[in-house]
Amino acid sequence: MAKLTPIIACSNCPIRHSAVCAECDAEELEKLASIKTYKTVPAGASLAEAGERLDHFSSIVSGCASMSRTLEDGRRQTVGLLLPSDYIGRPGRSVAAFDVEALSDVTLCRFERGAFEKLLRDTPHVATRLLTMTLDELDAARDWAVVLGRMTAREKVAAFLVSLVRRQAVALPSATGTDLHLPLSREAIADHLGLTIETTSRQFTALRKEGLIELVSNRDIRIPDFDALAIEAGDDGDGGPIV
Amino acid sequence: MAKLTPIIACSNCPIRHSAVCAECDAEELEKLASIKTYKTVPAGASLAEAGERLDHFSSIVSGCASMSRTLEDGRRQTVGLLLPSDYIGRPGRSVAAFDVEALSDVTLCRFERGAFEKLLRDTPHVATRLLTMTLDELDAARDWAVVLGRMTAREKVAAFLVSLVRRQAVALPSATGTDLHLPLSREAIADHLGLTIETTSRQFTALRKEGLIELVSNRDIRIPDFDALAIEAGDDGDGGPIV
DNA sequence: CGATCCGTTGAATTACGTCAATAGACGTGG
DNA sequence: CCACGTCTATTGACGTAATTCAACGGATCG
Repeated sequence: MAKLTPIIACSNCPIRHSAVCAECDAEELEKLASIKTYKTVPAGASLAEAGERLDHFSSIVSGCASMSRTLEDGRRQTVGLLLPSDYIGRPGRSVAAFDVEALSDVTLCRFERGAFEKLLRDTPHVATRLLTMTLDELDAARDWAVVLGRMTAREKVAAFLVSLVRRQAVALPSATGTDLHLPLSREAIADHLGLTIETTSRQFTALRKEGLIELVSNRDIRIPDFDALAIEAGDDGDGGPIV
Repeated sequence: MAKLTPIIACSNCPIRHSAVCAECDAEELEKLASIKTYKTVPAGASLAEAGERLDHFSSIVSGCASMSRTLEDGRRQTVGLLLPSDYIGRPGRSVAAFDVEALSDVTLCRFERGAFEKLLRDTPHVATRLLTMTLDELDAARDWAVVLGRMTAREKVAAFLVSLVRRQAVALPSATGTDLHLPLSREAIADHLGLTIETTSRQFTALRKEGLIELVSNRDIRIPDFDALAIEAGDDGDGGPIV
């Protein structure tokens, strides 16, 4: 669920230490605070459209969004799953390259593009943090290319679940295994994996029948043995993704 | 062919205005020049290995390299094609995330990692240029995810050829069409497209039989009508990749 | 209670992969 | 100069994983 209590001070902010502001000192944070605005949008809302103007640089404070492209004939590919601390928009460009859609209620911390570009010039810690985050995103995008290009449907689904657990602090390892909430519909998962919804569903069923996952509800799964699932994802602990 | 004449001054450098140094003024360039070293490696040489130390940040001055990952069972996916001005390595990390292999003779302009990190701190124009390049790479990687995830074998091959023409200044539009030299073997192309070598070959043959490409030699093709090929790549001029 | 949305399951189809043979390009050596 | 081996690319026959088409089931909501 999205936080409904307004966030006023950066010091309270859930992404204070992981977003683009992570390296800022108190003084720099004040500069950011003076130009930031918050915006909360409901699930399903569009946060950007490929080819359209995008005049803000926004960090996700809470919620989840997908970045995707849709071809003329309707085929869609998600190119990134955006979680808290991830950003939308880029300095130096006023037109979005991809569609961005809120998958849950999303709260954004936004900067007007021109103001953010000035910030980048004047605030070295923002620039260095943005570079680090972008390099990490690039590695992640390349890791995902391996999944899209070379993995089987089964491996894709397993890899998706494993990556979601790794990224989501929300994933709670408990006595009975790891509980994971899926912020995506089956269709959104299929678009992320380059599969059809039917194939995705079949793989969920197959993993369930083999005891690798339990389906608590459509959006909630339990992973009894995380390492076993990671092996299905072709991730045997060494040699795999660094991220 | 790789340039065999040694490059001494940055002012002569073929990537002076497109590499990480592009925004530097004369003074900054001198700082770079004082710590740069050149290295030329033959085709087939390894420039980095996933999981191994990588103590330099290098720009490709001439030649072509591929960045890839190989899974334990031998499946390989290329995640990036590196052309002149592209970089290898990243600040803040001493271990390579991917394999990098020279596809032709390659000349590199290298900086020792620690020295480069200092440069990033002291030379704002290097930092801003690196950020811009990394953001562009990220967009390109996401564009490629659409190709890998949602395109047919035919579209993949067409998209590959189109992207090569767009990136390679070497591609010369002439009276008889556009001439394109392929710096990759069929196998390397297949690894880049997430296909087998056989399927890749069949698509080349199909495009040839339909007159969309001519095979001058295995490594040289002529594209009589570039726009026609771009349509096969699902790129109808609007709505497609921004990059 | 029907309508709608979302996910699952089944059957038929197909695009791509696998296995295998062949052909061309190139170099070496007799 | 031709025989031979190697390497790369092409082509054919066949198998299969994933898609497509279609029906169905379980929620949720008016």
